[in-house]
Amino acid sequence: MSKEKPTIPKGTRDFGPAVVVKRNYVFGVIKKTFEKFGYLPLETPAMEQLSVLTGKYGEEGDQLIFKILNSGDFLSKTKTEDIAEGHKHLTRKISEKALRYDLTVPFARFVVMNRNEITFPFKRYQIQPVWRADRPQRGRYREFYQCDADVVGTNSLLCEAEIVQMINEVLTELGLTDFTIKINHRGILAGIAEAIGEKGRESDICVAIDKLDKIGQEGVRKDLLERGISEAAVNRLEPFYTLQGSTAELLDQLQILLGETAEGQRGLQDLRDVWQYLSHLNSQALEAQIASGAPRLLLDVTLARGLSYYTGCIFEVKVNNVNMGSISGGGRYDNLTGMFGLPGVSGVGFSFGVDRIYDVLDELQLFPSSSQVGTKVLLVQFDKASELYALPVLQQLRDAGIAAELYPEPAKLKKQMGYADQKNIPYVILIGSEEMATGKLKLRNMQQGEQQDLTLEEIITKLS
RNA sequence: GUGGUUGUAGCUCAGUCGGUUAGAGCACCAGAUUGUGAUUCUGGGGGUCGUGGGUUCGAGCCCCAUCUUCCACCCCA
Repeated sequence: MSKEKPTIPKGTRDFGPAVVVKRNYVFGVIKKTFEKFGYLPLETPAMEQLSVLTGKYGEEGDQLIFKILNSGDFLSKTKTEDIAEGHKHLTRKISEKALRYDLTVPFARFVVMNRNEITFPFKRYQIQPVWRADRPQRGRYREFYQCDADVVGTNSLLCEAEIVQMINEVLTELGLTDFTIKINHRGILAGIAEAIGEKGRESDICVAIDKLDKIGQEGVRKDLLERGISEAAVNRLEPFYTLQGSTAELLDQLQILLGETAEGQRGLQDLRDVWQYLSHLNSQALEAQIASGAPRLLLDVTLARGLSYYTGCIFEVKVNNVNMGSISGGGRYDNLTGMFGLPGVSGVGFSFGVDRIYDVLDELQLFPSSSQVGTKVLLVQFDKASELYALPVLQQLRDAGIAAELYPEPAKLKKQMGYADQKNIPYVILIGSEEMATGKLKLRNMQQGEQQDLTLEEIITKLS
């Protein structure tokens, strides 16, 4: 026997029964909505070939992939010179598999592998854990669940509009009201880069302006100049930070600023189409406002998002007044399947971060009591005779659909009642010699502390 | 990956300048009460002070390493 205390790896967690029950409630709401919008479930392995994952998330992302050491003699393919060539080179020699980093890339891989069996447009949802070798923080774990819904094989912006609808529906059903769905478009970002005379430098520009709300205009200015963006370009960029007005007004202003650029024009047209779809869908997201009066669905030209495969609309969802990163994000990717040899299949999707949503709901105390399922009634026994008497009663309660359990030994009443109390079981049935003689069982309401003598039929009626 | 922070009973936390046998509340167990939980009263168990080294006559406290937690970067769900 080892004497060391057992631990779990950094950034991972055990979930006790009470937590799992509440997490399942969140999963249930999400699943129901996905299915309502025509998405069907898919599952893929926890591990993928390392080559499938590398290069899809940018350089930063590659470093955050958990690699799996080859089995057996993992050094068999290496030579002493390989070590000298550095860890990147060595990794390819000793690791061929990795834990999935997100659900979108495995999905694209699945689509390519099953292209002949799939009918397009193909809509799937996927609820599985992913792993990232990040440094843990509040709301940031190394193992966490994503709930993805993606559709591939269509360019229609109806999909983008439906993503907004699904986000709005799920979060609303979970009891959240003060949240912002941010939307932007890679074309807008590219258009901005072109319009300020720094075409092709959009990744540097994105990284910088994404931090606008954190480090302010001066901080971004400094950052951009350090990245080698010309001062003239930075000066032309700054008007974009302060665009004001309704979404329609924003689009009009952007039209003037970006209309000449092909990419900007593409982005603006896409966004206009999305808004039009939402408008015809009578989307609540268009009407709802957050506390500050800003619209719930917010066109935010400073929203960037790092995942490198996005090419069209991009989304991010923030719950306001809670110290938590985004709880949902996604976007359109035109060439993900192309990386696996199937070009011309555009996809769009998004993901809910259940772990963060859980933390938010917990903090805001939004878990309804109905989400906490459990035993409805506990049968208390005194001796062998009462145990035998209780067994058919137990079965009849269960047959009636009532969650019931019999305390499995004739422990002291205090202990059995204490068990019911701790498990928050609302009713207890006492079966002693008196009850067995009369057939009237003692039903105790644990919340009110009242009890009455009832037949089993009366109890079933009362508890159903 | 960079810089910082945290760790003492099951939980939340005290613990003075480095000084005798490390405390409290809650929780737990037992009894008051042999057919009644949550409320009341009485008593009880529970600690290698995250782990491993070091300094010191002496370390929960100081130093180093490591693990963990949280925070700021980076990035993200």
